[in-house]
Amino acid sequence: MHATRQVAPSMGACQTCGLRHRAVCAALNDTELDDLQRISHRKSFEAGTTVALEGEPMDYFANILNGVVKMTKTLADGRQQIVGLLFPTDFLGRAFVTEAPYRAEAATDLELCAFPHSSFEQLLHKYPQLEHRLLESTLSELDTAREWMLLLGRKTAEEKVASFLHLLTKRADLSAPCNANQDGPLRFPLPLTRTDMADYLGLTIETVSRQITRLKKQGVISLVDSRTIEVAALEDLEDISGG
Amino acid sequence: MHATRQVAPSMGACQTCGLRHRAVCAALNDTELDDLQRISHRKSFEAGTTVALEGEPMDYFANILNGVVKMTKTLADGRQQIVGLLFPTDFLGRAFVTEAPYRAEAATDLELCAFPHSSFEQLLHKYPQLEHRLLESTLSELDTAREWMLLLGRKTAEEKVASFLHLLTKRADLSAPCNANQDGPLRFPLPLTRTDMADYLGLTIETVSRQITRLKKQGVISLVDSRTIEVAALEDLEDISGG
DNA sequence: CGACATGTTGAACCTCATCAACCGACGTGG
DNA sequence: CCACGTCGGTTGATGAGGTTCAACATGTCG
Repeated sequence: MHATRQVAPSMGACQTCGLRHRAVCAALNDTELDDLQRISHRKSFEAGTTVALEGEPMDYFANILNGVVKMTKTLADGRQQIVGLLFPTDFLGRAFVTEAPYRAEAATDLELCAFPHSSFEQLLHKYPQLEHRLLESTLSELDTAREWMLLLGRKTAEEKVASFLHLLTKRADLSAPCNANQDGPLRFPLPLTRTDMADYLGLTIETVSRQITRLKKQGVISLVDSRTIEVAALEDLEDISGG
Repeated sequence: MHATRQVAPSMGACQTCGLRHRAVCAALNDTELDDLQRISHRKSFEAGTTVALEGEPMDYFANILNGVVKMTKTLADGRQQIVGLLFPTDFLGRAFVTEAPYRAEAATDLELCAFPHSSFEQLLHKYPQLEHRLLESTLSELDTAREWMLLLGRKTAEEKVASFLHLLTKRADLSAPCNANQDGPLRFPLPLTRTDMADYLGLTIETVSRQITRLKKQGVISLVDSRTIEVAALEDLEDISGG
């Protein structure tokens, strides 16, 4: 299940990394960054593979370099809920506990920059500015979680789907960097299957599918193929999402 | 609306405070604590009054001494969702941004130990261990938020209400300290109205009411009065809550 | 090719929202 | 003092939004 490859980073890789000033590493200066680089290693996962299991020890933290991670929780009878998505530059892992509070899965093919659990926590202790950065990112993760609680508790199916698509337009540049800054209607691949979308929005796949065709008929979006979306009317999408 | 009273704490109040080792202050030793005490002041709010408005600057942080705070988000058309509750020892406020991301209201009569926004952030900078503690508490807040996302997205009305009551049994000692360690069935006051419960669970008041009478008929709980609950079968409640 | 996974569409059903009536407690003012 | 309105809560009848079950389409892989 763990379809992982490990690659040692070349010297100075952190300095030239595209995430240098966008991920948690931004908290450290170039010399401090060496400490982080020394414990870092690349990891890859294929879409659909499991990165960490709920309730089991997770032995590393990671920056998302590429791809999308879904964090899911499950009830005893199998009902699932995705409780968060991680995009490039986001930080994966739960500090200060050994057992993951949720399952982490690669929603798409995935590249991580990983740090062993205990080594990273030592660095957190050594560099308060790193811990500060982690606090900042945790706080904004909490903000988005609460935004999503509003969606799950109070929005209609149509609003939910529109909200999700709208969220993607804001992060499309990150999840599919090849497509940024283009003219014309915004086009991007959906990082999630219908099943995943349903689990993220608290709906069933059928309802998700129906709402997508509904948005299509309204001319707000169109589908290049079932996994590639084109947003024709971003304004309308925003209105419908009701946020 | 802001029914607030301010009281200067007496010298050494922090050392003898019941929250000394349970709230964020636990991160500081007695001498460091003086720095915190110097900027702290008591605040009181009556049930139903507003502590902070969504999108408006919140000029202080606070420990909850007594009572329950609800954090709510609202859609344009008035639909509301409670995105979190704060009980005694919990920390109120969003560090590193000036504007509150949600509205904070006193669900019950409320006592706070408040710290001016900028002074407290200076202390966070001065004492990394304080920031560490705040990170720990933010992370566990995020854990509970995600637990709630599972509830909002995937649980039935009955499971939702049972989950909420079960949550209260776990925090009843905090919200109603007078009632801890007693024999017999666990009895405690509901800190929320039916409307608030509905907004917390993503339901309507009618559904909440019906599910409560349902649990009553099953013999899992009984109502002393509409705002005082007695849990007859904690095991059953846990089973029904499905978590 | 058949088997399987992913997605769409239709029909029937059900949970929960909506609308409405009612109750008791409380406060207020004639 | 009682009539009145208000607020929080309960209960009933009705209906809609989403789920469930089912069939079908499409694409992929052995």
